[in-house]
Amino acid sequence: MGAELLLDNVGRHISLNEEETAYLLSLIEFKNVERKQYLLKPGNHCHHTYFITKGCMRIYQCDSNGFEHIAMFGIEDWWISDLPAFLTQTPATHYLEALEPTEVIQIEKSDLEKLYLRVPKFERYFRILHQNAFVAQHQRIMQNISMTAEERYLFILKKYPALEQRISQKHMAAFLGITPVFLSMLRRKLAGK
Amino acid sequence: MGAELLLDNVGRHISLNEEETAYLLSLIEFKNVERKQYLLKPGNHCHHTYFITKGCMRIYQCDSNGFEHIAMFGIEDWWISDLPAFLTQTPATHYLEALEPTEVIQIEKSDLEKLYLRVPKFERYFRILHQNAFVAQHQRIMQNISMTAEERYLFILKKYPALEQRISQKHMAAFLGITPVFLSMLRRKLAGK
DNA sequence: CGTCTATTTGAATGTACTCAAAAGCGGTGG
DNA sequence: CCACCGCTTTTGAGTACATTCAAATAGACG
Repeated sequence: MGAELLLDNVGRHISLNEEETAYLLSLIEFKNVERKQYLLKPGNHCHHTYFITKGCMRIYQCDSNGFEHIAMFGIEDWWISDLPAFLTQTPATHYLEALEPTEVIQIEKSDLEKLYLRVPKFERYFRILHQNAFVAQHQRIMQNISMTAEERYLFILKKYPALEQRISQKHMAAFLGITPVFLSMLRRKLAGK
Repeated sequence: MGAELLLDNVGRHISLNEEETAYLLSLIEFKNVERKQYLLKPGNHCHHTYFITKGCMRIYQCDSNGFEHIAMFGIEDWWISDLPAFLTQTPATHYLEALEPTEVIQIEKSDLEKLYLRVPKFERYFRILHQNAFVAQHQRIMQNISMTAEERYLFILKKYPALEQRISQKHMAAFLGITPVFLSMLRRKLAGK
């Protein structure tokens, strides 16, 4: 089961006793998502946040011209959700889609609040996770404002070498903030070296 | 004094009793920074994180060509620091500079850890702050990958109308991820409407 | 008043996009 | 097993967005 992966992840930041572990397990649910299925679409109420135990997902938005822009990919051992919608319990603005057959653990907003109250250590756990996410996003912002698309592409290949086998060029382009056509041109140029 | 502003900010997320308040106050220090003075430079050890009670700061990096790229501005009622350096206690990679005569409250890394242990509510406080920061950064990323410079400029003017009076065009450009020359051209174009 | 930095302006160039069409690739059904 | 369909990727030509370099102008500060 995927619960070990979650407990392992939690255990890297806080230590739980048996009762706390049992309580966490009582709040979570397992869910399978098929490729191209959605856990969330814009306008939906966002009840859950998700921890991926297997597979790969993407969270993205569509602009007024119908173009997709990918906020992030999520793979095993990562949390993913439409955080703005989840936190403020307002209608979702993102799509949350499985790119592979995916297994997630979900926890409901109200259960997470209960968890914070009964096991305050989880405040620490998520504080650390959000801190780390902040740092990662910070780096992406600095890259977006200071590097060309080519530099950003080379950087992500270096940082996540496995990602290229897993996602399409179209999605890579939607993550980098360029068109698929331009990414194709970059690759041709880079290949000729 | 600026301590009220900090206590007020904290009070919007958690409630402290007298003893906890006194403990927090025992850990903080007040500091004044003159315009164009630095609280941190690349290579420095980053001992503190800062809460601004008056004034305005910027945190930025220089690339290999000497160009500055601004990660964020901080004004009254905001926390600011080189978070990667502060968290991992590795050498700073950012400049932290006052753009106006500025007053900050600083707290040391080890004191913050003590605070987490003695008053775990602060885990919650910073969890919420980092969550909100995550959402704000997320929006900036989505804009960077989906909007033109003109659209981003108009958006920030709308979101922070006061900012334009406070910071130079050069800094605005370094935040948007464009050259000052191009921002000037955009403004001319927008003015002629 | 003079110096230093920020902003503006213009021309040339590079980066990235649009539109259109062709080629490749995977899945599905006959 | 092959033919077809839909979607992704490639290619090319033309255009728009953004930068560079250089020089002029405007503002801020001592």
